[in-house]
Amino acid sequence: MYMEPIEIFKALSNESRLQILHWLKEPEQHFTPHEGIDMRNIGVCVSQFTEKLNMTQSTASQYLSILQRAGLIKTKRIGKYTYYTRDEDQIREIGAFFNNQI
Amino acid sequence: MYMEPIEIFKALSNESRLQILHWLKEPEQHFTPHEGIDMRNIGVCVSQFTEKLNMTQSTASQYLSILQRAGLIKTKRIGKYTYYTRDEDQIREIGAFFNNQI
DNA sequence: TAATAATATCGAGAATTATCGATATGTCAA
DNA sequence: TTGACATATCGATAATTCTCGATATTATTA
Repeated sequence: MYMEPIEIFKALSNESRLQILHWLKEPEQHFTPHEGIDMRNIGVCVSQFTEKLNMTQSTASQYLSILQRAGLIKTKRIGKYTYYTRDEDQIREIGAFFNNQI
Repeated sequence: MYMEPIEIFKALSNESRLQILHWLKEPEQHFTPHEGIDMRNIGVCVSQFTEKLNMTQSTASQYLSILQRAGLIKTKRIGKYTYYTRDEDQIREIGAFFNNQI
């Protein structure tokens, strides 16, 4: 499994991005779901993050990209929405990597 | 235990600093000990890192500072030398923090 | 006490990151 | 096909980080 520790740590070195990961642990506590979307499985879309982050859509999108490239979140496009969820497998791997390698 | 996740992740977002942490896992494999110094317990001094990093003394000293402020390493001054070791307790805590909070 | 060695700190320029507004791209619905 | 959204990307500026050389500080020793 590919893993770029520095890219991962950089992705985690930002309050807003940590916030995103945190919100995604219990999305129903922080967001109102789209009709018929199970946020646990499908995720949360960019505009929902944009609103909650209180930053521009551009920034939200870029932060999500950074988290995704680092392997921390996964993306699924449905219609005009792009949903993001945590990649729990990968996050577990990173935890293991930290415990073994750092 | 007091912990500043962002500061920690920033400290880890640099190849040389990860290298330092790695070398300190098995210091005797990477450094020649000073007389009477048990590197496992006492540590490795700034000039030893400087040489191995192939960077200036200034940079090495600052990197060690960053790691220390993040809580990843501990310092002990003996005479004119400053020795650094991993703070294994704290590193374990950070691993646990990652697994529980991220 | 002076000279020397090890380390820490300061100030600066280059490189990277944060964040924005503007615009391009993709998708649905009329 | 056009209009309206949702998202992604581009270009720019401000802020932060990297890294250095120079210098200050601390400790040892002649």
